[in-house]
Amino acid sequence: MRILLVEDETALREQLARRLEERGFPVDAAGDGEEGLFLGREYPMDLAIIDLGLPGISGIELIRRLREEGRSFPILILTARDAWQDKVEGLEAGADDYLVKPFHFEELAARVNALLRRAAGHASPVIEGLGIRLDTARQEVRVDDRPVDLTGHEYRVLEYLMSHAGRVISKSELIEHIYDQDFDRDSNVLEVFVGRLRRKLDPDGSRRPIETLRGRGYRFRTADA
Amino acid sequence: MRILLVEDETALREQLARRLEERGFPVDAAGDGEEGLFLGREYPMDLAIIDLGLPGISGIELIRRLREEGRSFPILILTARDAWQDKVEGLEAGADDYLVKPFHFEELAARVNALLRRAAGHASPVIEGLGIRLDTARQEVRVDDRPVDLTGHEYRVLEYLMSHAGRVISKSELIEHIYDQDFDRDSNVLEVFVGRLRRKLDPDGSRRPIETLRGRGYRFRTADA
DNA sequence: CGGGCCGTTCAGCGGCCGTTCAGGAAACCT
DNA sequence: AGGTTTCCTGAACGGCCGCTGAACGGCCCG
Repeated sequence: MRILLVEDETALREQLARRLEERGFPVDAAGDGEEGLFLGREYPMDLAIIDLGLPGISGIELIRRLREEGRSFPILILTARDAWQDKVEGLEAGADDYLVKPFHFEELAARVNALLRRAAGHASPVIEGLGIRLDTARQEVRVDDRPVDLTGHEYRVLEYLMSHAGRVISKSELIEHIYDQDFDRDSNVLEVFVGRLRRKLDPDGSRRPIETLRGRGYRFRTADA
Repeated sequence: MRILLVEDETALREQLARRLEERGFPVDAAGDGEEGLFLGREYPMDLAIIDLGLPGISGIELIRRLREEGRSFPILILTARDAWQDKVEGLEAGADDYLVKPFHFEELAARVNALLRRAAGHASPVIEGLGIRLDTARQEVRVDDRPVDLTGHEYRVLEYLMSHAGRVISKSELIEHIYDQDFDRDSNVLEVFVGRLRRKLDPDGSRRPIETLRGRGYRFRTADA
């Protein structure tokens, strides 16, 4: 669930990035509109957080261009309180929600989660399938009602696969949504994580929740398949 | 359980702050509405105490703005005896309770506790889990019915964790609710307190009430897990 | 004025987690 | 069938996060 963050105040930007990463989101941060546009074009984001008061390309303009180019990830805008009227223009340009600065991080986190959930087409924060239950709010996974603990990356891989259950996800897609910016292309980390996940989720190998489609990617099985 | 206090009479403000801090609440105090608004926006409060008779932005206006911006912590208003009718307007603006001046500190403390308890979603002042019983009214902790004494900060860490049992609490969130104003980012105080808590609550290490989620935070275990 | 408690800092260490690598198995291509 | 590509898996490693013991200093108490 990769996030694009465009905010010109360095301190705020770094703090937000840090705390979002703490919550397990890969973050690509930009200090101005140009860089934001570049990152938003270049990489597959799942959500963007954009400050409207940017130097150079304005936040509004940035949103407009991203939308024009067909990027459809949810956008959350930040506005200074003395310019909160801008939010209207922002929403018209294609943003999905807004937050007035300053705000508490918890508030932002809540909205980010809500937007991501909505975008994934889920009403509830719980995704379930094949006896595996993933609670995105509590970041907890249960198999047949018994808690299973996963490391950060294991969790993220599973979350992405389950929230697109039934679809074939290529390795590159998975990697791009789980890591930010530069990442060693030819590495088999993903295969290692999938392997460990399989063992944790299905120790006796009877359920096969994650199937391999050779040369194409992975797929989380749906019940009917 | 961080508290925002907005009161223009210096003497009263300082006395209240002192006594609240004595009870273990981190307090951020403001002498007027502007400062109150700033603090309420900038930091994650768990409750606010607001005098309605303020210079500058009125108390009513302050409440209204905080609520408009989505802050949902409980608000307790203070009114002078000769203006007690204002309480109606205050409650309409989004306050949760009121107190007519002058009042006894004990009275205020009781209401603060009740409001905090209600906000946490607990009917009783006692939170219990895994054989650990925390009485927020008496600020007392028992393990298997044997009293355990905790220092102030140990208690506060435990209270925050237990009142959000089952949720992963990041270190930064915990720190922000336990200390007022700014606090040295890179410090491991929390880890020290958690360590001491663990030893006091679970000397033989069999119960593991507080679990660590590496890179994410801490979580007070729920019984079913 | 002295003693103890409590909050804080620091350094060292242990273990987990992410990553890489190599060997082998499985599937696809002639 | 053989060769090639793709993927799986066990093992090993190194960095970093978090835990811990010790020491310090401030504050409140006697």
